Amino acid sequence: MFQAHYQVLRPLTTAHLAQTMTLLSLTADELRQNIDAELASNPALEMIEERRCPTCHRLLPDHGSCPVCSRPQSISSDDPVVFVSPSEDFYSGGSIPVDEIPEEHFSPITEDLPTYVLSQIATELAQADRRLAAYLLTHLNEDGLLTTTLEEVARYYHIPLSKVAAIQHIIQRAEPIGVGSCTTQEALLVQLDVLSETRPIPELACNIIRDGMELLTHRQYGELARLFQVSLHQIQSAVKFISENLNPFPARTHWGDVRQPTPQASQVYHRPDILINHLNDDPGNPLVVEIILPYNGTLRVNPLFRQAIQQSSLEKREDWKNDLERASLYVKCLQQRNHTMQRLMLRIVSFQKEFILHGEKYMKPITRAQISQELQVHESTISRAVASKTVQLPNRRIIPLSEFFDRSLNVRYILREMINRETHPLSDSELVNLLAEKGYSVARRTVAKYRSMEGILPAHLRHAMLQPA
DNA sequence: CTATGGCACGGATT
DNA sequence: AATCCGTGCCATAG
Repeated sequence: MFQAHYQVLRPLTTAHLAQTMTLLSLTADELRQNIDAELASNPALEMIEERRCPTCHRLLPDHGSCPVCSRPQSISSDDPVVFVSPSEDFYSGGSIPVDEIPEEHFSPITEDLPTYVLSQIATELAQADRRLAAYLLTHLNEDGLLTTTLEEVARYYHIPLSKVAAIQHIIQRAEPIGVGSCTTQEALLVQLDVLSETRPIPELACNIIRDGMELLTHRQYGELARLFQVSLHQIQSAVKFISENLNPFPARTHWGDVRQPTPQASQVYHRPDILINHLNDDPGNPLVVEIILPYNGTLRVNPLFRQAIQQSSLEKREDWKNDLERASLYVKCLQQRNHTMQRLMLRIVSFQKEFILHGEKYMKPITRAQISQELQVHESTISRAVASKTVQLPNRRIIPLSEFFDRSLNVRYILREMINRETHPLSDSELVNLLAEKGYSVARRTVAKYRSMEGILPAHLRHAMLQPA
């Protein structure tokens, strides 16, 4: 019995280790696919029926009662509760018409955006056109812009350019609006066009994008004013309109708070792998961390299969024993994965609690290496576990798990604060001094980098933005 | 002369 | 082994 327990915690074979590693690095979505595949190919595995909590309707883990509802109040409110939740619910919304998409243009594991867009426009398109749309959508870069040209596509499929353009037109009008454009300029114009259907738009904004794009991207507002024969102030309000209502990179979305268009605004993620909430959404309650396990029920080795081996013919027996081995290994690996994720999240959440509750300002720097030491696992284990996973915070924001290891986030936040409050444009070196007073030691060059990361103009250009009122 | 952005190096991360 | 990030050095703009 000691042996059995030990195996869960420590991989004994290299196969076990390798597979656990693989599982660890999968997102919830990918994990589901992996499990489905294993389930289909191995008759010794079975999924036993789901058990739901009568109160909150969550799916229950293998044994015992609901980890959320039955949480004893006696538990210290400082301890976050971490558990693995087989919660299919969260995933029920996003079913994708997979069978309608030609195999060769569809990679369900890696791409979320293409299928998202395609599912919106599928009904508008004839069967033959879907193939074309899918092709276009698989040639998007991370910003949602086309990485190929319409001419190339037309040549590739031997169809008229106008046909391709028509498909692109439809794609561009799906969410996120402007997706599938060839350039940022085109994306902005499409957004402007769509916007104009519902409300008036300043004509100047339109003209700036159409004829002054070059100047706009370099933020040369003075030049723009001269070009269009209007005042600097008019340009500024048009720019304000553009940055508040339009997004040159359709695939990037920024969240509600009023901020400059950040060059690398956070991506939007549809489905997190981990949920962090307050128990019953009451901020007084301890934090509850759910690690999403997107299958319905509990995976185990089928006991009937084990019996059946006894009565099977000799030549089959070898194969079946093999299946059995694989099945039990798989279950073990899955447990191993969940165990590691659980310990990891417990550590992260208790360490970064202030950040989770009160925002970026309270992010504490931590490295993966540190955590790997505390948890007594190899650092690559942590790397894999952290990479490509996303977390939903109590405020409903969804961020990559790796953000918990971003040592510059708090400094960047302070930097934003200082610049927002400034009465006189502060130069980068002045900012360095101010940060040093607050106990953050960063190099001047680094401040400049952070500034551009946050999409904040250099001091001499900020001057004009300050008093347009 | 000052403020800033580009390039490259070293250490951490993957 | 490859890549990312913070930083120092240098060229350029104002």
